[in-house]
Amino acid sequence: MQPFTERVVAIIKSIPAGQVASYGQIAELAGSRRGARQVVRILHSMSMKYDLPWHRVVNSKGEIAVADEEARDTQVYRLEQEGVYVDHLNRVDLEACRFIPSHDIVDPPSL
DNA sequence: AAATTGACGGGTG
DNA sequence: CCACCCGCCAATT
Repeated sequence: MQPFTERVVAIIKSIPAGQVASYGQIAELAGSRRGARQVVRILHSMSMKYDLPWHRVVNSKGEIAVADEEARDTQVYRLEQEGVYVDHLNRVDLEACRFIPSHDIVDPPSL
């Protein structure tokens, strides 16, 4: 497995229940700012087999973007189970639920 | 080796 | 807020 893929998998696994990340955010955290589509590819091909919380990944608008209708329903259901509100257009509130990686601190507190 | 695929994203009007 | 366009990137065809 390619290092990028491994990082993506690790990052997705690190998203806590109740939080969501966008494809682009994951790509960026994995070191490829323009790699959103690779993240898509990776999920597309390995989400089921690798026991990933793929349902915590949405697009940059907060929309559930899964093509397959059944999988989409599953995603909505799982998010709601975790307390993430999904509106009637299958959108989550990214402002409220966005995944915030706990360690890598970008701007240290300015005391 | 070129074209296609894929659950994308940001800029613009 | 919405629609549209174009750049993005690698596995697969």
